[in-house]
Amino acid sequence: MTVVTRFAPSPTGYLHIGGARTALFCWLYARAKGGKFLLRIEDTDKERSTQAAVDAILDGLNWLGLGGDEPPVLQSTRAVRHAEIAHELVKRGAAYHCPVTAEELQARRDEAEALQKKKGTQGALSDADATRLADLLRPFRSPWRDADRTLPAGAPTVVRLRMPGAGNITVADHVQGTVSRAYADIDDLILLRSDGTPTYMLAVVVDDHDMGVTHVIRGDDHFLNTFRQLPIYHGMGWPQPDYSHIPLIHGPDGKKLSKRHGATAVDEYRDTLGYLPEAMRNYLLRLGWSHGDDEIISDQQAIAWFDLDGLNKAPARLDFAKLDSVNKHYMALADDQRLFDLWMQRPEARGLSADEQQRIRAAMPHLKTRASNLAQLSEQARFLTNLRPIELSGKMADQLNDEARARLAALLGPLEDLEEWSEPAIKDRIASFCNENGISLGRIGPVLRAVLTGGAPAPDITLVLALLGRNEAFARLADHAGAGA
RNA sequence: GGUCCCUUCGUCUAUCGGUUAGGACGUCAGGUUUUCAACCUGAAAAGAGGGGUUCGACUCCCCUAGGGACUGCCA
Repeated sequence: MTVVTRFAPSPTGYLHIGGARTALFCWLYARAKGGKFLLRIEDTDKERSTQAAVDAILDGLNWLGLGGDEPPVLQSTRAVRHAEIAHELVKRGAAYHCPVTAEELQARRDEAEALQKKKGTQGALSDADATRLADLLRPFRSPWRDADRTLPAGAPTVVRLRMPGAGNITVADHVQGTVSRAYADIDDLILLRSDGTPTYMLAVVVDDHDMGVTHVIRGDDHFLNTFRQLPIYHGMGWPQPDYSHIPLIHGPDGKKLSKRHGATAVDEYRDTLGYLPEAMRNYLLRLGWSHGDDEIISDQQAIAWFDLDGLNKAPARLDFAKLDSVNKHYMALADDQRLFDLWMQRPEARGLSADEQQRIRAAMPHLKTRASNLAQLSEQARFLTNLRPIELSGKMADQLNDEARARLAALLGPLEDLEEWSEPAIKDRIASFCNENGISLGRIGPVLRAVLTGGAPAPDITLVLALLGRNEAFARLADHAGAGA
């Protein structure tokens, strides 16, 4: 049997980091089993679905390298098929028409809420109220589920699934284990709305079946939905897929991940924070899954090692510090030109001169090992772009006394004589300068650093000189050397 | 409220009845030293609580506490 997995987001927002992880697991499992990974856009809610969201989600997936093996299926295009199945289920007795209106249902919920509130303020409810509340809170059973009732003529109806009256239903989930629920605890969910459009519960099942999905890997928030969807498979006599419900991602405080925790949308990780897709894959994979003590796991290894049974059940918290460290690893490995191109797309790169860009491009081998992400790379590159005259903050200015200025002036000559402006040559020249003057590098290094960088993060001082280039380096030195003495 | 799930260092996790409970990130200390969010070395740091079962429990069972999911003519 060929494994077929799918990722099925609803296009009501951007690709969520949790969704990205789900997609990664689906993708990995398909790859691991030599199967197919499909995409489906669940846009049955026309009110909330937007094309912008579809584009953003696909864009995010592609960035992560998690594109589908076939063009995405738009769920909205399949409404006729969904309705066909709903009616077939009615014909088979697994579903029924129900004329109870949305307003009546809402009234029930309102009443329940009011009683709950009453209980909260009063402490206890009268017997009658308590009984009423218990009834309202029970899974919905329409009076029309019994076959002998005739529908009121002309009234609009929804199609509801007829949950079996007794017994249990069991799901053998790869992650959650084998779990049973009583049918009595599951409502007669709506399959077809009164306007004839399908609901999510129906659409997923029909589409998964029609797309040949063998393994449903989705967020834990759908686990209980499985018990509601399985009876549809049973009603149609379809083989049910293999389920894996993966735990959700929580914020650093252990609460459900939300905007207040920082980035939730994948494009923020790419554009604002500046992470690499391979690092995201590695980090996300390790969130809830492990392979012994391995931390850095390549795609190839991941595909070879990944297994649904190794997934943890508990929700994992997002840890940006760890993501940084994983990303740092991949940055150091990344191609210089690629990093430069990525960095050039950032807002900090805008408006830089060709000289500055060239300097940064040339410095990339040194910059990339010092940054955890592209945003930090900008910080590390700042010393290359600072426009003269460099302002010296308090601590830096303290370095620059008369003696230091004089020494800088004295160093200017020997540096000027250099035929080749390279790091080894500069290092050599400064060393001999120190020698001749009987001072240690410690006497001149901090001063050089101050006037060359203004205190911005920067690598080895001779490397700084080399990376700045002869002209810029001299200009910065001359700004402070001797003058004012 | 009901149903279901979860609980090992601060965080991600290893352990699948017998270990000095391991690793990584972070933290702290020291080192290198010309700055640093760079690098090197080292340290501190965990089985939620209470009952069982067992020769022996982080591992199996029960209870409690805490956390989460679902409970829509949303997905």
